[in-house]
Amino acid sequence: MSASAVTPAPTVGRPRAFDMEKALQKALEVFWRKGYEGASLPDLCEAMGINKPSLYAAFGNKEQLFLKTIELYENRPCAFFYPALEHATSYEVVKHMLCGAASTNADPDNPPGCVIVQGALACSESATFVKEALIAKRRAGEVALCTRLEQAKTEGDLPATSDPAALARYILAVLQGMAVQATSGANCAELKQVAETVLSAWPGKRPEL
Amino acid sequence: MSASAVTPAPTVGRPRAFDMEKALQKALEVFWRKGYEGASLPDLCEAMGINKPSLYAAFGNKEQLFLKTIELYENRPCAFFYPALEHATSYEVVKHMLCGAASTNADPDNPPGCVIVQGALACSESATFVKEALIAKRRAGEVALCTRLEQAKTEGDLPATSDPAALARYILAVLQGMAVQATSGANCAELKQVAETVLSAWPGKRPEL
DNA sequence: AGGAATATTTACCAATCGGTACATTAATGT
DNA sequence: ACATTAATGTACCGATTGGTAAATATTCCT
Repeated sequence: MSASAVTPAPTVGRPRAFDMEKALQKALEVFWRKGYEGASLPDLCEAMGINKPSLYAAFGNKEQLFLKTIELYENRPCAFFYPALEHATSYEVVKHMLCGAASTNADPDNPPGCVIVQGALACSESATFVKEALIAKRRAGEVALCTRLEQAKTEGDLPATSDPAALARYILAVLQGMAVQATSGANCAELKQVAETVLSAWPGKRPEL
Repeated sequence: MSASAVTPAPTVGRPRAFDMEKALQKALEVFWRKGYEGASLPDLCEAMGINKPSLYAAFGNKEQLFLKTIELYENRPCAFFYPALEHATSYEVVKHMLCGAASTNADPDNPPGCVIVQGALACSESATFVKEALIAKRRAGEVALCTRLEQAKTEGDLPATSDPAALARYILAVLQGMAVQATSGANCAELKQVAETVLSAWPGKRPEL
């Protein structure tokens, strides 16, 4: 049922000469830096250390490769997002999201920004499917945070007058704006200042000191 | 000295059969929707109602055409930004920026989002110059707002403990995030909720009622 | 009327795009 | 040993990319 079991590791035939996970990691870096359309197949092949037929045999085509890299992105560099929802208070939830984004978007070991934001923001018609897939990912994050903030409102963590949907949209806007800031050269400390600005005005309860 | 006087309207020879301003407007729409790299020359020519040699004769090349459209964008759809700095209080400055962005980013008569954000966020090396130009535009807006907020701090509008640079970066992040939200389908009312969330926690003085 | 100057149209250019056919290589199963 | 299966490298495909040469059309100036 897991996604990596789609190709059940054949027991016969010439074995694959490269590590699919490592190749996917390299492909992610290229897509992250150049976007879906800006990343050419030669770009990808060079970074992955394979040639086109191997790429197509292993990953299908460019579109499927991209979607696979997004899966990897969500499980690795962007792994902070959904676990952040588990914290006890809305303040802590939002704090972990904002600080996680600051670290990830401006990590010197990775391309700047967020591939889910900049992977296919404005593109030609041929990338419509990928663009919509990324929109769905962003929306899913917003919906998940909204649900968590509704819970916080029910628990009295957030005031009864608060609007969880509006707050979730606001936080997602800040997260996405931080990604843009990172691609413009903002470093981690600068992004953390943005996070702190948001947190200092957060309407939810603060954790006891 | 004005930019439109670079080509001083020749008095001799066959007159241009199209309106450069209208053509630029159409080109802006294409770049806005598809980004710099996603917009092909046939896309642009079809929208502008001219063919390639006319485009090149009138505007130079794709890159120069793009930069011209950005100039138009700053003078028309995005004309709210710099005038917003003139308002009396930081609250009103920020309010006009956020509300102007909400209206412009989600205007049904225009493509969603902001071309300065999504025109060349992640792209191939061949678009590096355009990408850097847009980064410079975004930074210029941030610097201008920062300067205005420093003035507000001096005037006692913002508290002495506030950090104008951090606040400016925060507001720009929200503006850029609103652009991403608009490309994801958010409407004007939803973006105005984001604006209101920011304003309700703004540390500067409120205008007297 | 006849240049001179500029715009438009058509047709084309090399380079690159995503994608693949085919022959070869390297493993397993019998 | 030999057939089977799968991955690799090379060399190619048609379509599209940004950009242009050359011929034609339309204006002003003399």
